[in-house]
Amino acid sequence: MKGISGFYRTKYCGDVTKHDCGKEVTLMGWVQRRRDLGGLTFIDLRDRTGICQVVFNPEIHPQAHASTHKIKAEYCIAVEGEIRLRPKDMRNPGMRTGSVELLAQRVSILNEAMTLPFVISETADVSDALRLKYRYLDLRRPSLKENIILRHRAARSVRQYLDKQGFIDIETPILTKSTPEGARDYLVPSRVSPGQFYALPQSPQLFKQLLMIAGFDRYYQIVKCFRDEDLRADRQPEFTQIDIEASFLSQAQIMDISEGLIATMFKDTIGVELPRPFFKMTYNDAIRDYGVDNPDTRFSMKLHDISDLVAESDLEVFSSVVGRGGLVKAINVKGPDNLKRKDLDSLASFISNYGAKGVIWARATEKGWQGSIAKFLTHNQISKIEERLGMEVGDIALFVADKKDVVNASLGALRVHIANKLSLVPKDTYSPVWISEFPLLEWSEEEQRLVSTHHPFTAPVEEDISLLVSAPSKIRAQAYDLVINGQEVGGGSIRIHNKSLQQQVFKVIGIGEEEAKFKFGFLLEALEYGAPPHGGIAFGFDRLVMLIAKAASLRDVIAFPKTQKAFCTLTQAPSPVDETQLAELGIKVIKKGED
RNA sequence: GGGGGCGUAGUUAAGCCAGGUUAUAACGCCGGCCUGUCACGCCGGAGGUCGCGAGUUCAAAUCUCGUCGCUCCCGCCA
Repeated sequence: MKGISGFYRTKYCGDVTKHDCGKEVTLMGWVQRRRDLGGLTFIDLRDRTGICQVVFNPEIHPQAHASTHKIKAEYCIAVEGEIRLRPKDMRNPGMRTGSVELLAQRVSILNEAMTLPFVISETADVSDALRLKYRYLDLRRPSLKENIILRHRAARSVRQYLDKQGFIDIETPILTKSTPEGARDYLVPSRVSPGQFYALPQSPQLFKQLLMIAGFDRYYQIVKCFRDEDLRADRQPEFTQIDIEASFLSQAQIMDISEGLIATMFKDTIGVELPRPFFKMTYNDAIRDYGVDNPDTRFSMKLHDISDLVAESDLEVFSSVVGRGGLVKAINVKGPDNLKRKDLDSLASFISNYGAKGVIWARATEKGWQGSIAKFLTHNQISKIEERLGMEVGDIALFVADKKDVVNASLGALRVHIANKLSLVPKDTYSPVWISEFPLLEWSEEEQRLVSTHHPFTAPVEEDISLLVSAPSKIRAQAYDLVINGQEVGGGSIRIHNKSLQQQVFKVIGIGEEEAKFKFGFLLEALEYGAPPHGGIAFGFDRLVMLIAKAASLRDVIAFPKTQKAFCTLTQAPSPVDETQLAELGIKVIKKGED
């Protein structure tokens, strides 16, 4: 077989060890750095595995040495030579291959490189826009490259585990039907049927249920999903799910298999043993203690409801809120030495994001409470609040009084904000927790109707089914989320496998018989052909990788991510298309301001 | 849809609050010297639509308005 320019790669740069000393090897890679000492020249050669130092000595191999004068950073080269131990004092303990080097005999420049728009370095702080435009260069950076390789290992672990558990990998369509519930769809126009549209799947939800009815029993897929909603650091318009569905299993059994999956993945990729079984918490308890349904349980600082203690107090801001049916809740910040008066004042603007009007603070001192509210509360009230919050001298209590949802959202966010600010969040710990017993339905102010919290195929808790008519908003769902370190990483439910129950649920959320038939007729019909009891779960694969990679953004674990405007800086997508393409599809573009 | 942050040589930043001569530094780049470097060192040099557009002013990187891009958050995301 012919090699590249007469060179045959025999080893990766990062794999060179002292056991290779004396061996002839050929490395191929990129020039990380050239150090020209006039006579001796060193080149750090990098490939996907790591870096190996190559030394060029003009007295031993003059021709190879001469060619280094043309070689610059990020040139792609091949080097043949002998691995040898470095002289004793010249070893670099900070480098994996630092005890050896390649003495170059023969070199070939496989390709030159222009001067790069930025240096390939972990320390160089380059703007995201530039990084994304030259993503293929940024991916040469070891840490980003490692994230992508870690992602591969995570996917491999998932596949191995699910295969062992008897799950079958089945592909589902990408061109599918728009669903009315949930996120905005990405639409794909049909040329064959002008004026008609496919939608890209928000998840393979309906197909995996049909696979259960088909009898596949245990299905999984690592699959792309699409949602046309605004982006966040932990949200991309296209993202990857580990999608799972199984028949004849209870909620507890599905949760158990899921725990095994996640624990195995953490073990296989980063060697972390997650304690099993995972903690479990109901939705109501999560909201009560943490204000949110994705609590970060790595630290405490729980929310405490003190409405009953201040309802009758002289403090108008508290008593009036309780009088109107609102809540007063508080967190206790333990001995916050580095929380200054200025920091406390800045909390108000943080909390205003969540609709709260303000946050009130009080510091416990030897002589009683410090802070504006102290004079409005009796000794008895103060000591009761201190008792409930577990306050000691030096602690600061933060209070928010408002409508229930506002209090929970704002104080819940404040809890995390403060913990980060005061470094109360333990590093290198993973704290998984299941959240269950979500409400099946919730009131949508925007649509003025009840909507599904999860999705409309979620089964109610059995003893709550009778509430469908009398008090639908009180029904608990057989739905569950997995939260790790405050990140929702997965969620699922037991599905309705009975047509009449499904129809009742549609009715309650205002989907009429005609509409249901038009949109989900195939599923309703399928449920009548011996559909087995089934349920499943979907994990946000990108978010899981983000957690194990300790990445700050999803962009750091996706090879080619989009910007916050859902724009692909590399390909410049989305972009306009030819008039002829539009004509074929029967589409006319209305420019902004023309309509 | 709303709120915050950022935008100055190839890159990262300083200068902006308080307008005023040639916009400063580091890294990178180019040239020279250097045989044990590993962020090599030393000497010299080039490099700028201060995101874009308008306005205020004798004078704008600096002040005002608009706009574009990146980013964080709220809404939204079953």
